[in-house]
Amino acid sequence: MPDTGLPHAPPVPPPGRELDETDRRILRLLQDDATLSIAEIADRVGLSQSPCWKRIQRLEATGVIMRRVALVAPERVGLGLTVYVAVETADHSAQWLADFTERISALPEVVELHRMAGDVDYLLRVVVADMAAYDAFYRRLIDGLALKKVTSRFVMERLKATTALPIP
Amino acid sequence: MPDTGLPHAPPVPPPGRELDETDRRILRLLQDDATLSIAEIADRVGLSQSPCWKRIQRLEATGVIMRRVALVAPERVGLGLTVYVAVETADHSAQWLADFTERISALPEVVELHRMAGDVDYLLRVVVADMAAYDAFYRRLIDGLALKKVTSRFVMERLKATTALPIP
DNA sequence: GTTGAAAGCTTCAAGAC
DNA sequence: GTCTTGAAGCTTTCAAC
Repeated sequence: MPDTGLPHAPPVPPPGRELDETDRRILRLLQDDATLSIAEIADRVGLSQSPCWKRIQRLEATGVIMRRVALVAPERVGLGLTVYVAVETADHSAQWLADFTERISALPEVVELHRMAGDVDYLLRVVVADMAAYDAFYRRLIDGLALKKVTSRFVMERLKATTALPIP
Repeated sequence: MPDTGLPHAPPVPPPGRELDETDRRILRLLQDDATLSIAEIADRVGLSQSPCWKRIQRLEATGVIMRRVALVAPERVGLGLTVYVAVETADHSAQWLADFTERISALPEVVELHRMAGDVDYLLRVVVADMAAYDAFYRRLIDGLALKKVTSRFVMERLKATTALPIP
C-alpha cells in the first residue's frame, strides 16, 4: 500500500460496523427498555434464546452496552433545576486543565462535563434542587478557579430527553 | 396564617419529601446499576426482600423511577459526534413554538430538547456519526424554519457523563 | 446458527406479625 | 409498615443437532 501521508484507517473495528443488524436491533430494544426478558428480545429479533443471550453477553463484555440503569425523575426527588454552564478558562496549561477537570468531575451536581471546540472551553450540565442550591453550587464552582467567563443557562422545560441513541 | 401575598406552598407533595431515606438509598443503588437483584438491594438497605420489592414497585408505579434502560457507548455504534445547538427563534407565537417543538422532537438525532431562560430560546443535544452527518442534520433542522440564530458547539471530549442524579 | 431441558435465581402474591 | 413462605417464571448453562 502506498504511503499517502494521510492518517491510517483505525487499527481496530470500523466504528459501528463490528455489529450486525441483529446486534443493533437488540441494542435499540434494550436502550428503550432494559427489563425485557431474553425470550421477548429473542422473539422480536427473530432468534432463539441461546444465541440472543450470547449476543447480549458479548455486547456487555465488549463495552457496547456500558451499563443498565434506572432513570429517576429529577423533580420527584426534589431536583427541579437543571442548568447548563458554559465555561471559558483563563489558563490553558495542561496541569491547570487536569486539575480543573478532576475538581469539576468530583462535584456530584455536575452530571455531565464536556470539553468543547470553539468559544466555550467546557460545558457543564448541573442538576440542583432550586436557585438557592444553584447559587451555593456556583460559589463552590468558581471558588479559587481562574475562569475567564462563566455563563449559566437555566432550563425552563424539558421537551425531550432520551438516553436512547439514534442507532442507524 | 396571614396572607403575605407571596406564592403558596405547592398543593402536592413537597418535592422529594414523599420519599424516606430508605427509598432514596434504593434509588441511588438502582440509578447506578439496575441489574442488582432484590436480594442484593434488600441486603444493602437493611430490609428483607418483600418490603424492598414493594418499595421498588411503588417507585416505579408512581413514576419516580421512569424506566430502566441500557446505556450504549455512542462511539461503539458509530455515533462519534455530539453537538449542542443553541437556537434563538425569530417568531415567538404560541402556534409557531408548538410546531417548532413537535418538529424538532421528531428528529431522532435530537436526544435532548430544552426550552431555556435567557438569551438562548432552545438548547438541543444532537448525536450523529460525524461532521458530514451533522451537516445533513443541520440542513434539515433549519429548512423552512425562521430561526434568528443557530450556534453549534461541538463536543471534543466527554469527561463525565452520568444519568445518576445527585439524590441528597 | 437451532432446539430442548434442567438447575438455580428472582420475582411477586398471600398470609401473619 | 415489616417478615416468611411458596409458586411461577426467568435466566443461564449444557447437550445434541
